Amino acid sequence: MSEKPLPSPATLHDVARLAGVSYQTVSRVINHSPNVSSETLEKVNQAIAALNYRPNRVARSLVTGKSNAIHVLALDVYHLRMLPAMHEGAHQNGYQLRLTGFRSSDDTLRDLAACLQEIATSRPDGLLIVLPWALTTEQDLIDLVRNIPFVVVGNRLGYGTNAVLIDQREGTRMAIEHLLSLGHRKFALIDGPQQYYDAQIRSETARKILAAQQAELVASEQGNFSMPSGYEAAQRLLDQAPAFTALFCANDEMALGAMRAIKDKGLRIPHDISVVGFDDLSFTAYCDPPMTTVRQDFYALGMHALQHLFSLLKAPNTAPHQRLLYPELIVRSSTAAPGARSARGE
Amino acid sequence: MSEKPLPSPATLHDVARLAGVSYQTVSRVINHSPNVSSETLEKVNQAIAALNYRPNRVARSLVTGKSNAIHVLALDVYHLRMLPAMHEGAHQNGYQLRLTGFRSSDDTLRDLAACLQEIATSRPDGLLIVLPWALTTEQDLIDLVRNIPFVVVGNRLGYGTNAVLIDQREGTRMAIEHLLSLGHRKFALIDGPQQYYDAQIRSETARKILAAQQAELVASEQGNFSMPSGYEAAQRLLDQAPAFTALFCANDEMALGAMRAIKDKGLRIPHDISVVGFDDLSFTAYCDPPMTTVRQDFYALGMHALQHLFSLLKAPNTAPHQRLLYPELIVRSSTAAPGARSARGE
DNA sequence: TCTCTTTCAGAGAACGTTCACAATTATTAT
DNA sequence: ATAATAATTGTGAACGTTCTCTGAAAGAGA
Repeated sequence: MSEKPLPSPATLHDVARLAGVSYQTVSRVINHSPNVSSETLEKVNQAIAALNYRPNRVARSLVTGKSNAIHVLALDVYHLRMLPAMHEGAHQNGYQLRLTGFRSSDDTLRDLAACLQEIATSRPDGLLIVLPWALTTEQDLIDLVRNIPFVVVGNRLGYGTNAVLIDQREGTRMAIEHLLSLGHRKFALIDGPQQYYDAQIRSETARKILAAQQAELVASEQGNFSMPSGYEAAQRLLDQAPAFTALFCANDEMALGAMRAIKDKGLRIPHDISVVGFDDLSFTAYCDPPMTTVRQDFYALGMHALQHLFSLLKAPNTAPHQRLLYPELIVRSSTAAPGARSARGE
Repeated sequence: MSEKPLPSPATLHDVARLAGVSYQTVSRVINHSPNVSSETLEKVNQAIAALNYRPNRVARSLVTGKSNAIHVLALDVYHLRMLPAMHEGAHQNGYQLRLTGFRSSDDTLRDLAACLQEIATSRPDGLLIVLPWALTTEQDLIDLVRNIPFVVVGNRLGYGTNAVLIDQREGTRMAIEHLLSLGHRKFALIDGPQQYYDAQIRSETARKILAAQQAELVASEQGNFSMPSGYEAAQRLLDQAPAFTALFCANDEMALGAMRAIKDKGLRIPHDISVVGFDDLSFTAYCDPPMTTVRQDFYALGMHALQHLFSLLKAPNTAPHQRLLYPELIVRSSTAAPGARSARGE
């Protein structure tokens, strides 16, 4: 109330002067050192309260070499669905969260190096790397990130890096086998951009299973994970090869776009074509018809990434390992046996 | 190639030693001071390259008092749609982005104070506050954030704070007048949670306009901005008062939920009920029917927030002001004249 | 040649903390 | 009472920069 707006925040020395002790004693108090008498503790705490003192983290960082910050390097800041979990986990453990979106020009590796160097200048304690990219190699990353513990999220580069990911193969298998078990034999795919690790595995696995089960892959198109691209891909598919009954899309956005295209062509879902997406975004439960899709638990993914990173911080020399989470098939009304009546009641 | 992995990064002194100059000269080089001979410049740059030296930002911060970081304090990290713009803007100007999600227990104001103090310990250069909340007052915030320039995003607290926002009144007006102009006279509303600034204004404005135009507000329900809540709200609305032809929802998620509920009841959109959402999320163009909604340009909002903050950093004593952006009505197929045939071709 | 400027380089302090000691005081055992 | 020990407090240095000076060298004008 009566405090004047201080021109600059109070320091350890200000508190020490007011409490009549040395700055070191104040340092002990804020670091909860056991060896401080209850009497001085009281005095110092009063002085801290009176001056509204808070330790300056950057000064502390300089001497300890720790910043109490986790840096997230992500390819796409907008679609960073594990951000809430990462934020939650970091703050629960007293860490701050910093964020950099990676932008590449022509030379990806050089840009990545520059980006990581830039990040390193502010000395984060750990790094979460969300580059769902098939391009970078394990050795590149290990070379670039020399001194900072890091965990790769949603990408498997090799067995020498710590990583957390959701089993894409398994998710794809569940989706395709669901369609096969309904009796579908004629498939179409809308693939995602093949630079992406996830997209690549989904495409690859789907093809492998279809071949193994002697089901027919009538046609495939590639989109860029967006709804418009899914719409257009489905249009091309329907124009060129209308003979399929099952459509597997590499993500929910493209699946929604595809559903729109199918309906615009006057075809019914799932009567004429069954559609499966990937991710279980919230709209999938409410679109028309509600979409069968593969749920990825991004919250768990983010949380595990942080747990993994923290265990690395505590024991830096543990052998690198990977944590694999499993997706879940969510069956809704966009899939049915080929030619079945619209299954609103299913 | 032949470099050994250094245990700790090179410092100014390492570079100085290698180049045979004083550390101060190296400092001058990295700060592009004009007074350094081209000869020493060359030497120093070579040493920098050889050691792969990068200045330590935390040491620099300590002495300059600047951290080159912008901190974003947001109520909801997950729904932070202006994050990409903020990230983009910050990095373009050489700033790092830090992120804190605000979590409140019982005493909001105390929690906010603690949160801001915590943020202040790492000395960000500027603060972006995204608390779309009707609870906090201008004076609270000014008291709490003493030394850090800040811009409030998506909330108008008073004329003494710098803020950037999208005109919610105008957006609501466009939506309601659109429905009125189609001939609707019987309205229902699904309001958002009234602690939210946006939700409050949307509710208030809609009621005001309906009253002014002598249209009938048949019923209203409140949701929490989620799809399930929109679904349930619409169910209640339909059970208790089925006599409305126009439904205005405080956001797209609830509108999508409501559309599902309406269709589940066997009613047609827009033939029986026209639905309008708010935000123009990407799925609105692809759901069934494509949704009429009010577009908010979150990218522009985020960018303006940063521009505003930067102008504050450059000229700290400029008088506080607000920047107001305007939304846009996107008419799709979920609205039509009451009783009109389904307007797929519209 | 001598002074006066200008250009360049270096020395010392400072930023606000923590760390490794040393110094003091209180407590206990003999 | 007295040494031995434990508990508490204080001092000086360090972290890696930038800032403010001061000093040296080089160039220009007399």
